[in-house]
Amino acid sequence: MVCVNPFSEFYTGCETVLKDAINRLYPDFPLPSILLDVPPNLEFGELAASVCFELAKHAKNKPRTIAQELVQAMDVSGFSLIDSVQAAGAGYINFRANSEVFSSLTLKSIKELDATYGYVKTDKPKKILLEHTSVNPVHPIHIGQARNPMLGDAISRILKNRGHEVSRHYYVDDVGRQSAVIAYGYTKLGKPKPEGKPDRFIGEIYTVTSCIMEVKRLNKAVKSSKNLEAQEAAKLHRELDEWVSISAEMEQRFPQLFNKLLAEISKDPDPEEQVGKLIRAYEAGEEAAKQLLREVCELCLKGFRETLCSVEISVDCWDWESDLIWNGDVNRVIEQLKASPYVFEENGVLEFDAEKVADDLDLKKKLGISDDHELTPLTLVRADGTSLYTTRDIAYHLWKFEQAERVVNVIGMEQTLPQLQLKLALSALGHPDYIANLTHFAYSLVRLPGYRMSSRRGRYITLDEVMDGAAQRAYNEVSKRSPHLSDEEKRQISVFVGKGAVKYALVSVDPTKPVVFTWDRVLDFENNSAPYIQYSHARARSILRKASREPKSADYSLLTDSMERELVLMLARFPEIFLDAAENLKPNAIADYVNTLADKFNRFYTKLPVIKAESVGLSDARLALVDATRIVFHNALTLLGIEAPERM
RNA sequence: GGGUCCGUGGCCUAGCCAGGAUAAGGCAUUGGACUUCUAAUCUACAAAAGAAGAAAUCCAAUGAUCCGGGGUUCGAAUCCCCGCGGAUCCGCCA
Repeated sequence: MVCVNPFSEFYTGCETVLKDAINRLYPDFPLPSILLDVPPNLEFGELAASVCFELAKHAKNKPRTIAQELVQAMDVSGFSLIDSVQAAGAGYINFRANSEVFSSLTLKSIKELDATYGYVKTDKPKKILLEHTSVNPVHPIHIGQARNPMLGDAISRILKNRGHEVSRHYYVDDVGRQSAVIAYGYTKLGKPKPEGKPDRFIGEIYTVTSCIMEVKRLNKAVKSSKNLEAQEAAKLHRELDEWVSISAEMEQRFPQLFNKLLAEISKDPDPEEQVGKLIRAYEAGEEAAKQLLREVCELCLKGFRETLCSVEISVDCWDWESDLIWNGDVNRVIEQLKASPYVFEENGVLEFDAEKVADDLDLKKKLGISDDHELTPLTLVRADGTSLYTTRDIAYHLWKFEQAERVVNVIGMEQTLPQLQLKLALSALGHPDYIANLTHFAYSLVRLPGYRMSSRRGRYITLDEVMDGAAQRAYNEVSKRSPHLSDEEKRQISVFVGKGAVKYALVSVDPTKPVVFTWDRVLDFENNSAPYIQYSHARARSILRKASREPKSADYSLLTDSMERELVLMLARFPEIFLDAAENLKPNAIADYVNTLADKFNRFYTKLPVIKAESVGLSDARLALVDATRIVFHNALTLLGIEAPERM
């Protein structure tokens, strides 16, 4: 017999028995939705109920007495998975699984389902559009943002294995000042061929160009600041000071690039105007601007593709923001919104009244906002007639919902408000149902100790640097721990170890928690890290290799040691963990689970001999246990995009 | 000023949505499990002590006002209220 979710099988059995007993003894008692929990300790069995404390109030009796009564009234004879039920503590009811039946069901199911074990399929498969990464193409992906692709990729793997059809989208934000600044600097340099990685090259041009322009702008502002108030003038001076010092730093870091750009830009009477012109020309779809801007963005994206490829993350579709302007989508959205009662004009600017929409359609509760919180209006169109980022995002999301039933956006937490305004705008356009189907998967950006990464200031550690560092560090570790391996083998191992370590470090922490980047955090090779889990998997593999036989005469009734029972329980619970991770988008739950599994497995491994067990029946049963563990390691790591190695 | 998120041993994290038994892991610190060597005629064995070395492993010790204060409850890290600290947003930026 094969069971997709062995733990749930056991759970439902216990639940049925318990419900039946309660219904008979206390027919008026309203049952809580969750009756059973995994107790803190295996001594208390595999499942426990604390419902008797509730019942005590209802029945005006001691919880312990009620527990005893209920246990008396229960009939478990029809449930082979349940070994025994006991009243315990002050009034708990503990269910113990029948080792033999439970182990055999779990291990056989895993063996049978193999690479699909745990991936419980949904009965409502959906088309899901997942947007992730979407780093602006103006500098390399830095470690501050690196949580995004890792989380996005894990979510996509999880949802796919849940049975959904997922397409992964990258929103290329090419409209606006940043890309124009690069294009401007790039032209001034004479459109050189990039040396080294192209995104790095673009990042340098961006930082240096914008820095030079900023100093020039502030200089001008200071000169004409005589009739400003003292406070304002002092603020300008402070800003100028900061940018002058950044500029000195840039000159030192990139002397050639800096001096060439400085010389060229200085010839220009009004660089700001040039950049402004470029922005307008690009939005208008003028051929020359189009070619130039796309060329610059493509260069950067080429670098991104390399980076993403190096961590084995791929994207199905690259959506350009500019396309939404050129094909008229953005204008259509503006017209539609204008026709709604939620848009007003103020000083020549078109504003969207988020507050009114929320009130009229009664959406505040639905969005989790308190009634007295007043929402700020959103500017849709500038006085000069150009659109803003969120306006274009509305058009983008209308398009997204033509492609898919559900949309998930992996976007930083700081964009909570625009994401909310977006939902309101979609409702105003007649799609209140999109609110439930649009998920903003928010995460905190990774910070450096003491300050935030800033691309304008050139202050960031790139993901590439971190990956290189990880591979190097992994190589050193491998050499230290396994000096007998050939250099080729060491390199091979250090590649997947390095990648795994970084991915795990970024995915394993609750995404809403702020994380401060330190090399130690990311390059952890001790317990509670991907290498530890990978090693555990390799260890399981190695036992199976040494045994080199099929466990045909396994006697599951012999798996009675608490180590074994805990391990079986862990394995049986994987589908449940997967479901939670998939339904609530919690990739970190998988990371946490697989680490705990490694703990239990290693404890089992050192304590109990597998190949040299006392009897063949026991040895085979343990072998089956090791094999099942190996499969679950593999399946869990796969969800996180981490390789499960044969040996290391 | 207002909104949102976060606050768990010295450090990092899980648990919080759906309240339940002793707050669970990791790092760091301390000790232990392993191997090798060590006095003289040789060989074998055992023990103790000392020294050196190894480990993507395990065991143990140590260590917590679950940010503070109230409240709800038989029971609060978890729910509610009031504070405190940190992050972030409140642009005709993206």
